Amino acid sequence: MHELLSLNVRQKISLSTQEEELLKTFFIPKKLRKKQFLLQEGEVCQYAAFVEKGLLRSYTVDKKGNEHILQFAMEGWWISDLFSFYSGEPSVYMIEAMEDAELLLIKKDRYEDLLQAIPSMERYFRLLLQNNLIATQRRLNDKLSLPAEELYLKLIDTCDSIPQRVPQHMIASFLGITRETLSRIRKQLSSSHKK
Amino acid sequence: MHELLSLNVRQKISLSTQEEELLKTFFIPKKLRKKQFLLQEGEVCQYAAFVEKGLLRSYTVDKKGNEHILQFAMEGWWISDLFSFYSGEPSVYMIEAMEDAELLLIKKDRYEDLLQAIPSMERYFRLLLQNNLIATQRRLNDKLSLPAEELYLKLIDTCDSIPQRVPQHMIASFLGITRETLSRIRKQLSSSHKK
DNA sequence: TAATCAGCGTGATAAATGTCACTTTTGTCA
DNA sequence: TGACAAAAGTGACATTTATCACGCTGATTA
Repeated sequence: MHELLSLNVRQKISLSTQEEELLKTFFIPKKLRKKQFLLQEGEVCQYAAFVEKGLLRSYTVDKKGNEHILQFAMEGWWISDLFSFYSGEPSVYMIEAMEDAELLLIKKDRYEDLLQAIPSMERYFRLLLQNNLIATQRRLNDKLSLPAEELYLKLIDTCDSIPQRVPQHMIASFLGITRETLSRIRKQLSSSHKK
Repeated sequence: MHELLSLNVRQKISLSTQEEELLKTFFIPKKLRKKQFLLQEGEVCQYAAFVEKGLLRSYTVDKKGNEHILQFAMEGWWISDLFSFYSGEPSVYMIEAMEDAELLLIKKDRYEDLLQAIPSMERYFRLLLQNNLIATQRRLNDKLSLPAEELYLKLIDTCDSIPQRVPQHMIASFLGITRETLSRIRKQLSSSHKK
C-alpha cells in the first residue's frame, strides 16, 4: 500500500530503513469510490492526501454554479486544501474522486509530529511545495498570457495522461474556458491538421 | 541592513543569536535603481532576492510584446525565478526594480550551504513556499472564475499597498487584462459609486 | 430492453474584452 | 519653468469567448 509514497519520498531525500518504516505509521489508508468527496465546501480540511491509486480533482463552484478546477491529482501526487489544512478555517474547495481511489491520509497534528520525528521530511515537503509553486506559477502565467487554443495545446503536449483520463468538459474547466469553446477549438484543430 | 530579513525569519522560526549572525553572512547586499534588472529573459537566475526596500516585479513578454506580470515584491518579500534558480536553466522571466531598491541576494550554492548550516531554515523556506503557493493558487482560481471587474475589486480590497504604488497599466497586466479595459472598469465603478 | 444520464457537438446570438488611434493629464527633470 | 515622456482616458470597431437551446451517442441501470 505505501510503496508509491516511499518511492516518492526517496526520490527527494534519503531515508534509513527504520525511518521508512516509521514514516508509514503516520498515515491512514482510505478508499474512495468514484464521485465520493474527500472534502466539501464549508468543511475544514482535516487531511493532506497522497494518491496511491486513482484520480481526484479539487475545484470551486461559483455563484452561477460553474465549477473551476484548481488541481487534478493522480498516482504519486498530493492533494489537499493547504490553507484550510494549515489554518483550520473552512475550505472553499471541493475534493472529489473522479475514479475509485486509494489514498494515504495524514492529519495536521500527525503531520507536525512527522516533521519532528523525521526532520528530513521538512526538506521533502519544501521540495514538493517548490515544484508545485513552479508549476502553478507557470499555469497562472499561461492563463494571463495565452488565448484558449494555446492553453489547450500547451496542456496536451506537456501532460498527456490528464487529457486521456479526464472528460473534456473538465479539461475546459481546468483551463478556465467553457466546454463549448473547447469543443470548437478541437474541431478547428482537427480540420486544420487534416490538410 | 538585515533587520527586515531577521524579523521575517523570526516570525516563522526561532533562531539563536549566533544563528542570526551566521544567517547574515550568507547574503550579498545589492542596490538597484528604478528600471534596472535583477534578471533578464534568457539569463540563468543566479540569485534569490529578499527585498529590504523598494518594489520589484517579475514578468514575461509574449510574442506580441505584451508584458504579463507574475509577481510584485515589496519590503519583506522574496523574488526570484525558482525554476531557473534551482535547475540552472535559462529563465523566461524579467525581474525589474520599479522603485530604487535594496536587496539581499543569495546564490544557489550558498543557499544549500545555509540549509546545512541552519537546518531550521528548511522549515522557514517551507512555510514561505507554502504561503506563496496558497496565494498563487487563490490568484489562479480567481483568474479562472472571475470577470475583469471582480478581479480588480478583489485586488483592491485584499492588498491595498500594491494599487497605491503601482501604475494602473501594470495592475492591468497583473490581472491579465488590458489597460483600456481596466480604465473603463474604473470609470464604471466611480460613476456607480457616486449614486 | 426501455429509460435515464453523462458527455460531446453545434448553431444563433450576446456579452466581454481586445485593438487601434487619438487626446488629455500627470509627472519628471534639465 | 518649459519640454518631454509616461500614464491614463476614450471612442469606434473587431475579436474572442460565453450563453442558450437543442440534438446525438454510448454507457449505465432499473
